[in-house]
Amino acid sequence: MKDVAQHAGVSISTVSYVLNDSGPVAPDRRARVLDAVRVLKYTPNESARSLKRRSSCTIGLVVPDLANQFFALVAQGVERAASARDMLVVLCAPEAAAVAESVNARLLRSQRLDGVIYLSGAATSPSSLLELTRVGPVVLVDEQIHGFDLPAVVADGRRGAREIARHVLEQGHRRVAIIGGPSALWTAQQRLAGYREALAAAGHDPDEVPVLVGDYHQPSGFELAARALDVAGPKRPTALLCANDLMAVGALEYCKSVGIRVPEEVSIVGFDDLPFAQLLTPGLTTVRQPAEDMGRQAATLLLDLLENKTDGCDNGVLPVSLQIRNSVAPPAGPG
Amino acid sequence: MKDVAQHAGVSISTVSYVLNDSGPVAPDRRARVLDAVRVLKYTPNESARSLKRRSSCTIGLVVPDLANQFFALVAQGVERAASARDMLVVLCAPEAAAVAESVNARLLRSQRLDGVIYLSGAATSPSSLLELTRVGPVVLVDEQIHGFDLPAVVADGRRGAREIARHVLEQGHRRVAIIGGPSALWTAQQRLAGYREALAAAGHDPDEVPVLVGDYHQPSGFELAARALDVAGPKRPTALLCANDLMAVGALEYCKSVGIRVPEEVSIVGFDDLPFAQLLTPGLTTVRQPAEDMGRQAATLLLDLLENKTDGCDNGVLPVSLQIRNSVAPPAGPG
DNA sequence: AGCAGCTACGACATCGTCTTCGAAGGAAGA
DNA sequence: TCTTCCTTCGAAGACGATGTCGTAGCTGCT
Repeated sequence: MKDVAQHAGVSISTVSYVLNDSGPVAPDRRARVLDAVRVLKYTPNESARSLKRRSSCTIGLVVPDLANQFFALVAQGVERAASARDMLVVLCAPEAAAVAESVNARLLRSQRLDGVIYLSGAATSPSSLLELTRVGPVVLVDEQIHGFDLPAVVADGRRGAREIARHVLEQGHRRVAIIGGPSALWTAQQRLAGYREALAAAGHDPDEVPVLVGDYHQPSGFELAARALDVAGPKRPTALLCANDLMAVGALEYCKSVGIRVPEEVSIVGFDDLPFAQLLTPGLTTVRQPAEDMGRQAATLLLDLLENKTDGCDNGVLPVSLQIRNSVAPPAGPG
Repeated sequence: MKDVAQHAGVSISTVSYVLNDSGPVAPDRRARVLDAVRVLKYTPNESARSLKRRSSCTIGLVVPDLANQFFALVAQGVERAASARDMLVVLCAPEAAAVAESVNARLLRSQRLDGVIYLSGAATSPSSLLELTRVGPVVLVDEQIHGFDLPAVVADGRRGAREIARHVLEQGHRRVAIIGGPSALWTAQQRLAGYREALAAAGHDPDEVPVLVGDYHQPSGFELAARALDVAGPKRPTALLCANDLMAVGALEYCKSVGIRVPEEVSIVGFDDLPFAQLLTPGLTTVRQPAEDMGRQAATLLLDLLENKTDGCDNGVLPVSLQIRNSVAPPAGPG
């Protein structure tokens, strides 16, 4: 700013030089400038900077629902990684998914956002997402679009699902039901595939296992559990494979509400390992996803992308781990 | 942009006129301009706009810990209210509280942020916060600085604490212990005051009730519960008043780990009513704070402040409500 | 017909920073 | 001593949009 330049007795460009190390400047002058900056409490105007630099040092974080702790943790990871590299994170919570992408596209085009990290929620339309990826750098979290190799950080949901299903089957369950996520979501597809693999490996016919499609929210877990367990007698499932913890909780609540004992009468497992999963009674057996790490990695990937340090196509897959607690037990004797 | 102007055959300022309704323009020209905008997919550069307008249409949200669901919910409310008024929200998660305020002050000064919403966490220093309020509009959430009448939205924590303590005392408990929050925090002070009022009203001498100071996190609830319950025999407290749900969960875990039954042997209450409180076994009796509403109101207040619609000093206090569940019971018979 | 009043529009300066380019000053070599 | 080169700075012009101000053109009145 010119005030600083005046106060230090140098020209405006000299000030710019010392602030960005973009030109040689004699030590004494540099000191004078820095002094002036301190005295005047000068802070460069970032709007002007963005205008010139064509970058706002800001990334967008699209998160469907902060009330879901998984997303909150990812957000935390993103924020940490971003702020470590002097980037700002703006929250975008799409009301209707349809408008969200166009809004974000506008933000991207208007240079308020340098890039976007996208956590896909219930209603994600692949086409608008693809559209978004064309206007600027986007990294997906736990999502992938069939046929396109977009930058993304994903966890090994398929393996997690396979392992937890195997764990359940190893207890001897023969009649299981699946409470899946929205079928449009990649994670839901992966987990379903994992369940089926384990089922097949254990000698079941996967096509005979009922799959109820939920929306990853708690009430739908409640309702679908009701539906799945509504059959009386020997055909009632003895285990419920829920595609995330929220729905598992809903299922647990349903069982509690109608007096079905878990795990004695029905085993229930979830997915995500939200912090409260181990606080439940019984403790929820589930698959841990490294939520905060995923956020951190997504941010790192996006930032590298912005600096052209990578092409973003070396997608590693983050490991998940089975958390065995008390919501699974062998099925009751023949009955 | 000049391309649009050329394409529409009008001057640059005419384009600006139609985009902001800032001047009269003939219908046919307006149409031509809008057409050109559509054809060229023109999006105004927000950096330039901010530069000229001296406002970035962005507010900061300082949140200590997104993993705490209370904060996540507030954040969600803030985001909703902000985006409804076309404002962006940037996440700021201070690592060390000391640097956070200075960083935010810088952001505020550099016009990247028009204002900030501040959720105070464990380590908030009043002086640096005051400093922050001097550089730009700040609204506090569940926080207040003694002696200053800053814009804030707060819940009636004192009343909530009083009511829940009364509820516990009405069950007949005579020996209670308090697991409080960080004493520097306004909420912790308020809740403590509420507890004491109820204690006094019930004929206790508040000064004889042990107060253990925690940090609002789960492990500290665990440790302090251990400390509080370590006395054997008749002097052991029969009720624990925890200043938030996280610490209450810690206390619950401790009891479970050493085989103390809740609520038969010890009653435990929390504060906040996080979503999982009712999922616990036993269900946690606690005080509900309208987290998302608080966020929404804070954002609304800040935005009104920015538009000079209010001076921000008509602080309403949001109501809280007692949620009675199963973690409280009359104390066991004399023993 | 001429003038006042009004509308619609364009030229231009401005916001605060970055950056290119050219010039001035000093040092070194002939 | 003069030339040459290098270092260090300052002047000036973007970046993209906003808004003031002045002007051209039209209406309607005397």
